Order: sequence, then structure tokens, then C-alpha cells
Amino acid sequence: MRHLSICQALDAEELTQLEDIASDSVFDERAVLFHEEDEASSVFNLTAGVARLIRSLPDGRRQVTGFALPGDFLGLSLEKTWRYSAEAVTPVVACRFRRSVFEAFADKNPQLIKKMHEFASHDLNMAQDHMVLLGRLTAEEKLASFLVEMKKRWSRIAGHEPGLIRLPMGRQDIADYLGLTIETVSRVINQMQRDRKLVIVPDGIRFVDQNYFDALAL
Amino acid sequence: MRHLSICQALDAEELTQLEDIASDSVFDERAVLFHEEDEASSVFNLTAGVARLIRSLPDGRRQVTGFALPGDFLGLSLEKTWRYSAEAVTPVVACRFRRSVFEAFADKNPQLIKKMHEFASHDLNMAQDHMVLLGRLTAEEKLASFLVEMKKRWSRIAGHEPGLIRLPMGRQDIADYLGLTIETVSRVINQMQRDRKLVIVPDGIRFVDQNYFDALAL
DNA sequence: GGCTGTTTTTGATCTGCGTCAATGTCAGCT
DNA sequence: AGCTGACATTGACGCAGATCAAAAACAGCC
Repeated sequence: MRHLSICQALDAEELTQLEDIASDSVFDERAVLFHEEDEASSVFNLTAGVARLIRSLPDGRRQVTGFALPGDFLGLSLEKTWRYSAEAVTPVVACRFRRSVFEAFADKNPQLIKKMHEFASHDLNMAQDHMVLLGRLTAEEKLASFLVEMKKRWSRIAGHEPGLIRLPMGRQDIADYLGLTIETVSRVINQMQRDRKLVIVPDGIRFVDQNYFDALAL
Repeated sequence: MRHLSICQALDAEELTQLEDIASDSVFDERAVLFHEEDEASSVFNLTAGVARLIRSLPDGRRQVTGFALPGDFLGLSLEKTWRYSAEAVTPVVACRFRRSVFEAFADKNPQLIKKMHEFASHDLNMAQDHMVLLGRLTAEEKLASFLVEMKKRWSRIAGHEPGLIRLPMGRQDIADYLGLTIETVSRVINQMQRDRKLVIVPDGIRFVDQNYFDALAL
């Protein structure tokens, strides 16, 4: 468990204690990390891979509320049940804490709770950005915003290839994230390629005309 | 400052201290409580009235990310700048804390921070619900969900008239909340009235066919 | 009451994106 | 290499909701 960002709040001894209550879990592609409405008995910190966070409607319609990348936390809200499902888009390695232990630990470390609150506030901002995207942007603007977001997020992750925007999730996941259909996602991305705004490469895309994306993105 | 829900976390003495750093502010209809990107120098707790929370795009498109009702807090994320604007939909009375003082107080009361984190987690859930609404529901489902939500929220507020669903915000605000146009909001609500699902009354609506709404709402 | 500005409703028309359907592409397997 | 199943792309068409335009309802205010 190296480089656990939330642990800025802790001193060396506390960090050792936290490591003691953690264990690594590995998930295959498509595996379910946890399911909406199940009891939330764990807190996760993604170490490697990408997961999609999903809310489903009874009739099968899905909204992907976000993608979890290495370094991201799941379950910091400490609610009794999960409010969304998480599924591995690629093979995933996650550092896992038993919820009860993590909570007891947090109760003794006010700085950790404050850090958790900062993370939650950040997620809330992201969620509000995404509401604007879903409610008010066109399909083209949605795709541009998504690609710019992914570029920003990958650039923060050590070992990424600059210039390459990895898109390990499928078109259907992108569509469900942006409130579009798979066909519209495919059409818009391919139109952007025809217009020389980007090139599609294995496992992702590359920007050709960064200005175009900056002008369109939220 | 009566019945400040977050103060469950505090004992009597602490509560007195918190009251000492609070002052009441009054806002006329349409007044701006604070503006997106301004320095967040206050924390608010609505005492009376309704406010809309807004994110705006450079070209004037708006997304209403939420409505604040009596009892709701604004600014608990303790970020340096506001990420959205708040405007009074009706005259508003708010209990106001100077941010620096509130933050210093919170740092000495871990239970208060934990409570703030619970509030933020709840807001995050609401935001995720709203993403599903914006991304995947039809206009009719959006309106039904909105009305059911307002019914639930008013019913928690002392002194409301049961059965009446107050809608103090205008049609444009509802449209910007649901990712629709004002015309579509008007058409759908009036169609529901023609179909005897609800009746439009001064300052709001009343459900006639509760089952219809329960079946449609998220 | 009548005047004025604002908001809501209603109607006619248009269009961006969804739907339906077919074809193409690629990875893994034998 | 050829087969198979999953996923992506492309095309034709349709429709939910947007846009444009006008009328109606309403709230202040003198």
C-alpha cells in the first residue's frame, strides 16, 4: 500500500497502524467490487486498474456516475449500504479496509475525518460539474468534456504516457456516463477524427487539436 | 437559531459557543446570497425561505444543481471559493457563520466535522440520484421525480400543509433543475392536470393520483 | 379599475439524438 | 488460418423535446 494520498493526514506511527488493517484484493475484468444496496463492509483504495461506478434503474437503464482510477477511494462516506455498484473495467487491484476497523480508526484520528470530508467535498464538486454536463451540454460538448477530464486525470497518475488518453472503458460505458447512446458516442468520436481533431489509437485516443477541445469542454 | 440539525453533535456549552459566532441575514426575493467563484467567507444555515443553487456556463446556459430549503446548510465543504451561486427564490432568512470562526470551531470539535461529513455524503447521494435523472429519465419521469422529491422534503419541515406541494420556484428554475426547457415543463405539468394526476393550485400543486407518481419517480 | 412588465401556457414546426438494422473490426481460441 | 463472440461503426428513419412565435394569465402599482 504505497502512496495512499489520504494518509497525508497521518504520522508515521498511525500510518503503520492503518497498513495493519489493510489487505490487497484483486478483481478480474468485469468482476463486481460491490453491489448497490449491499452492506458496505469495506472501504477501498484503488491501486491499479479502472472501475466503473453505476446506478441502475429497475428496467435496465444505467447511469455511470463516475470512473475510479488508481488512487481513488470508494466508501469514504461510511454509509451502511452502498448507493451504487462498482465493476472492474480492467483488472483491478485495490487496498481494502474492513469498514468497522477503518471507522474506529477514523474516530480516533480527527485529521483523517477532515481529510475524508475534503475528499467528499471534491467528489461533490465533480458531481455538480457532471450535472451541468448531463443537463445542458450537447453530445459534442459532452464528449469533449469527457476526453479533457480523462486527459487531466491520467496526467496526475505516475507512469502514464503523456499525450495518450487511455480509454479502457467501452463505448457503452462512455455513453452511460454522458447520458447518450453508444451510437452517438461512436458517431461523434469518429466525426472528430474525420475533422482532424483527434486520432483513435489502440486503447484510447490522442488530441490533435487541443484548442478545439479546450473551447468546447465545460 | 433554533433547531440547527447539525448541532446534534454538540453539547449545550458548545452550542452556546456556536450561537455566539452566528448572525442572522435576510435576503429579498432574487437577492444573491453568494456568487460562483467568490471567496467563501461564510457558512449558511437556511432558517426560512427557498434558494436556488446555480452553475452557469459562459454563454448563459444554466444548471440548477439544487434547491435549499429551511434547515439546509450551504458552505460546509469549507473550500476557499464557492463553486456555485445561491439566489433567493423567496425572501430568505439564513443563520450565517464567519467561515474562519466556524472552521476554527470545527477543528476543536471532531464530532462536528464528522456530522459535516455525513451531510456532505448525503448531498453526494442526492447528486448521484440527480445524475440518473438528468442522464436517463424522460421529461415525464423527471417531473414526477421532482414533485415526489419536493413532497418528501416539505413534509419534513414543520408547519407545512400536508397534501400541498409548494413550488415557490418558477417554471424556468424547474426546467434548469431538470435539464428541460420551460415549455416542456409547462406542457408536462398541464398534461398531468388534464389526465387528473394532479391539480395546480396557487403556489404549488396537489397530487390526485399518488400511485401514478410513485410508479414514475426515480 | 386599467396599465405594465413578467411569467406561463399553448400551438406549429424543426432537429439532435435515439432507434432499428446491418455491417465491420478485432481478440482469443482451436 | 479460420471460427466465434463481443464490441464498434455506419446508415436510414423516427420522435421526444427544443425552438420559434403568439396569446393568455398574473402581480404590482398608480
